[in-house]
Amino acid sequence: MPELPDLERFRTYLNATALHETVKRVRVPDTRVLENVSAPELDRSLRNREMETVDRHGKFLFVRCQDGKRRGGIDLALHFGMTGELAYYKDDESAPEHPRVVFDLASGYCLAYDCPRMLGRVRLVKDRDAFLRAHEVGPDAMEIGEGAFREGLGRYRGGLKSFLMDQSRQAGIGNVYADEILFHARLSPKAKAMRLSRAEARRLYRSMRRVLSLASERKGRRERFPRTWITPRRRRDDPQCPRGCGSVQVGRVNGRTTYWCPGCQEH
DNA sequence: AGTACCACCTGACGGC
DNA sequence: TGCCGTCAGGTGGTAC
Repeated sequence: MPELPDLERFRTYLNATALHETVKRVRVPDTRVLENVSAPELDRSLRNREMETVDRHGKFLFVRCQDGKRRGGIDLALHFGMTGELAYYKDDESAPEHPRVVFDLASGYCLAYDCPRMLGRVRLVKDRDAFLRAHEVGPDAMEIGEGAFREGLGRYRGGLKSFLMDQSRQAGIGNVYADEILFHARLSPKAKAMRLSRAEARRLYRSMRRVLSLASERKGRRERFPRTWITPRRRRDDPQCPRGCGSVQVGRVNGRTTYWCPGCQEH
């Protein structure tokens, strides 16, 4: 489930592979992932452009595509839904299984946007900030300051889990990392955001930063997460709290599968 | 301003 | 074997 740390992995990956390469052609094996552009338009817009820079904001990846002869660049905006990823390869036999958009590069390599469950989206964006505003995407979760974070919390009438996952407050946190952050902060997913003390709000902010940055370092690979984390307990029968206080609860909070330890996550 | 619920999607998995 | 239901999950729409 691509969340901020996974998006960081994709950013690093693209940086190390297709960056500075020129698009020769864009193929779209499945047009359903295209949002505001047709397949021919996408091809026409990106052909002969160089993938110049790649940035992440929340769960979006923006690839700046530039053409020396044409004025102005354009951003390719990738969202990975729940199962998307990138693949860079030369031979067709190493192609991924569900390529939905494939960028053929001048070097002979391909960059594929692979998205088995089709929940991701590919778009062209002229003005990144306007796009983020239009889609109500707030500051990136690794960029937002403690003050702004606490202010958002104080005004939010719902529970902590839905607050953390609300992309308009801070962008990048999904279902899995929301649980991990709350576990670290020792706060219940159902606790009311507005009711947190200053110290609790600070704890939540620090947990968010610690979890997201360590997870990004570990490339979002769950098998590399510390054993003290709750994420590796997901999808196990009878998951136990890493702090040794007994069974982890599995239930639904705001309609999402939620793992938490009632023993150490108060409220 | 939240929440609840559905739709979009497909692969994996359990039950029969 | 193979069919069916259910689940996973991010986003976005609608009703309340």
